[in-house]
Amino acid sequence: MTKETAQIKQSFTEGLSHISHFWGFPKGVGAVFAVLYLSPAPLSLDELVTQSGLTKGAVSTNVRALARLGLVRRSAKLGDRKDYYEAETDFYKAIRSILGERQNREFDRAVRSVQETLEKLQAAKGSMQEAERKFLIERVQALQDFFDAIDALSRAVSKLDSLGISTVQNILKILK
Amino acid sequence: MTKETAQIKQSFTEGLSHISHFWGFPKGVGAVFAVLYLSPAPLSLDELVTQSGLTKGAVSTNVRALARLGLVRRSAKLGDRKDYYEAETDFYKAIRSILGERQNREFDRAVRSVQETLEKLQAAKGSMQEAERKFLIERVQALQDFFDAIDALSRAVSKLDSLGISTVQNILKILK
DNA sequence: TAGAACGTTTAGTATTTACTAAACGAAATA
DNA sequence: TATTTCGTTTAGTAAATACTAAACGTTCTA
Repeated sequence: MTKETAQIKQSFTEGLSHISHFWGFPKGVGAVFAVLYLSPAPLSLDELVTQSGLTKGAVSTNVRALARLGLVRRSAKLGDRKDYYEAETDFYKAIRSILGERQNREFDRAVRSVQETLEKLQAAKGSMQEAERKFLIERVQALQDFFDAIDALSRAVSKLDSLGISTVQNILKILK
Repeated sequence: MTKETAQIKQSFTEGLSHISHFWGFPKGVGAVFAVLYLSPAPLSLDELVTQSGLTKGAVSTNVRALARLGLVRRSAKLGDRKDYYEAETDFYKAIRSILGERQNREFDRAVRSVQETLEKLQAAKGSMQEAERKFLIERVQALQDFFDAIDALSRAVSKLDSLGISTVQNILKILK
């Protein structure tokens, strides 16, 4: 690998680290993905360590996060017990996977807390001023509705894909 | 305000703080928004300080962030030079504003770094192995295309709104 | 079955982030 | 023009986060 190639890869990696951080993931996640994305062949953990500049522990953590997000696939070489990883190149597939992942974890729990607030308000009949209660219920309900819509949208996007058509491009076609 | 009301507001605020943090914003941003969202009337900075439990400096910072994101509107009372703030209750409007904001700042810069990588690769004819160069160009170009599609989608969503119809609900109707 | 080759986990640390407290500057009022 | 009333900015700090280095458990090999 020439010096110039290395330099180009380096700056690309920094760019993706930055994007990763911007979207709320660790920078290392972006760095590891960048290395994999610019590799024609699957890489082992040790190769990732070398090329990313991170330590084994960090790479292990980050690459597992990427796999969970669907941005990276594990693969194996016959007669080699090392794990190999390669980048997912279908981004539409990846983004759906990310949405799904985000949806099902923290987000869901947080949304539930709004739901709980609503229930508490419903139950508070009598123990607070009726006008205020009505106002609060209205507002919290509106937020709840919004979250539900986001959720439905997310599901719809996933569904669209199962038809085998590229999601984003299709929405665009419709909106044109 | 009864003790129970305060308690309900409190737990709602904690929920939104959590959501805020989950989406990569400071928790204080969620807390301040929650207080405003549950208030029937616009609140001054000092009232926000009292009700959110944060200090003036923190509220000042967070409420300004919210205003930039379009989640909060500044308003004024006649004969009162205090700033007042109220929550945006049209979430579809707000989410578009957020998308726009995110698009135009860091994200844009990060995307530009991918663009630069591509240009460097184009210019590297001769100074690196041709097969490798071709592979790298292909991959980086694919990423670039993906970002462009995201950008186009975001623009399309904004455009849809300018027709005066509720964005998300419409996409859903189409996808059904 | 001893040793080597892996990936994961843990304890400690550095960095980043968002806060508080207080100083500050601008604008209104007296 | 002195004083009060605001919102913002700054310097310092506390908390959260993501890293390194090293220990560890497991699986394969000799």
